[in-house]
Amino acid sequence: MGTLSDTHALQDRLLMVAKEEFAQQGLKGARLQKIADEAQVPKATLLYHFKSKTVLYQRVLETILSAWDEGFEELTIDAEPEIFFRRLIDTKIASVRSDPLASKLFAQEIIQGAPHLDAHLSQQVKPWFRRQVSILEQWMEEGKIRRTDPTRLLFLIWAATQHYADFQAQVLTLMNRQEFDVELAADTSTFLYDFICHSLGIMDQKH
Amino acid sequence: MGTLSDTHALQDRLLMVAKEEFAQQGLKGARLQKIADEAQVPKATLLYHFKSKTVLYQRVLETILSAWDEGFEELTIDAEPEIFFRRLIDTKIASVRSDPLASKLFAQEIIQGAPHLDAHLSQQVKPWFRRQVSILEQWMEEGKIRRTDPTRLLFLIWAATQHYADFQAQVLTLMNRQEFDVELAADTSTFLYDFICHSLGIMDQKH
DNA sequence: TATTTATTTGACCATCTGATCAGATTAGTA
DNA sequence: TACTAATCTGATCAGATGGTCAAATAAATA
Repeated sequence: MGTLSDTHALQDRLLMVAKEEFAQQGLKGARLQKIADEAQVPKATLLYHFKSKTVLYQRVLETILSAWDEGFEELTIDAEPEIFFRRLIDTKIASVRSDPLASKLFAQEIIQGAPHLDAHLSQQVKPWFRRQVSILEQWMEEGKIRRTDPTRLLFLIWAATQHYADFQAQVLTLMNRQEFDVELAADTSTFLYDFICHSLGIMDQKH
Repeated sequence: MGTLSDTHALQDRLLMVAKEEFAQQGLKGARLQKIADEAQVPKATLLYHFKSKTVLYQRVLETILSAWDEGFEELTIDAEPEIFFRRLIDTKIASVRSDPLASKLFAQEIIQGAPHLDAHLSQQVKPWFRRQVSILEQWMEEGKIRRTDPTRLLFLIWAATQHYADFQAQVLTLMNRQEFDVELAADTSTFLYDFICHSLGIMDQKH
């Protein structure tokens, strides 16, 4: 025990537990002791692997962001609008459902002014966003989808999907549900896809 | 000085300053000292008017919620779909723009599981929500709007508007803007209205 | 004015929390 | 095996923070 690979396994476990605590309590509200307890490790051990609370938080954030970058990178490929929207929405909903804690953590970071991810926003998200916008603009030029503001359209998709993770407590209460299960996710995905297709005048809707 | 009305004026000022601090830092991250400093009052005075940090937080929350209840109550009135959506969206966008801190504070509360507003969610929000749902269902029955899931439709409107307050940092970065000004708000409102009308098959769109 | 009540405030405290460190234990290496 | 480097951990600390309290001041009341 204690080999290099075990060390990484431990750090990964610590990162996972930390993500949970940070997502539920926020950066300032999170307690190192609680993270350590949850991971069944002394607090000093936690601080041996991550120099400080801030470093731990940033590492958690990096892990989340790189996973997202990976998942959304390939969406840029040229396809017809209906394929594109279906993929975008499905990917986003799947991401939100499989890791709602990541969404919550990210949301709190942005709400508080994104002090720890200025760089990522302007260097990763912004270029990706611009690419999607120009694709949409081209489709509008070609008459494939109705003319509208592509920026706000992307915001709408982002917001509508993210909502199910961040506002889970409210959503479940209002829907009289206990959890965000697979069926709920599929229906939500389809609803949003239909809604957008209708609005943009995309007719060929196969589910 | 120090009369009854002045006491209320002071408490109101404290509540405003506290709202700002809570919105930016979260409940746990907020510092009483900072709130007191900002309000130019000793910390002990703050704690004289509000017994504890939790009480202060709950009072701030109550203030926000009662203002919202007031603003959205009258939207139930029967009108044609296009009027209803226009009003709902305008009201929501105006609320989000005039007090983004309130939205941010509320969002963080929900993200963290809404521990302080279970009661409000089920007693105030839920009934309001059900009323809106049944209005939408009736319109679908009458063929005034396209058939779709009314619950998710309301979520979409809520999410798309709320987004501009909560994710202000990200939205402004991606739009190359400095602030969420009146023009931006008006355009956003119109975009969302048009988008929904197109999707629901509401044709008479006057701006 | 005399007296009671409400408000203000500096000093203080108990507790919590992130962080440090030295010593022990284990793993890797010559 | 002998030695070095990495990992682990209990004990401990310094600073911050929510909250208390008693004394002072101002306001209301009789």
